[in-house]
Amino acid sequence: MQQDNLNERIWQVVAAIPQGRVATYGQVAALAGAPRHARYVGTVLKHLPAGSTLPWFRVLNAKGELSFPKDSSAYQRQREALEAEGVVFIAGRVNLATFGV
DNA sequence: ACGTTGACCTTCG
DNA sequence: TCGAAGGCCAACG
Repeated sequence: MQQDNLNERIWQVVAAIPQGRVATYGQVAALAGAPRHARYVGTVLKHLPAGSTLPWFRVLNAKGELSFPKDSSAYQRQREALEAEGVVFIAGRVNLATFGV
């Protein structure tokens, strides 16, 4: 295994996020072995194949907010998924100090 | 091979 | 606490 596919590495890290917890792109990238590849994580999740059970909704930006426009359906869908797991949104944000890994 | 783009992060004011 | 600017690196055209 190793960094043959950094892509796979990222999937492993995201899949390792426990339920009711959230992680930032920077953390995921760092845990994947690429501290400067925070943006690449987003690119990977965007290219994520349909039917993937990967909990991409547990990944947010450093501001503790979702990376989608609030009027987007993806934003509301991700928020509902997190709230269903016990994550609390305050003013459209998540307290990373509490739910952060 | 070069320039632009992007589900970002950190620092400074 | 909030906003703007710079930095970073891989993928795309």
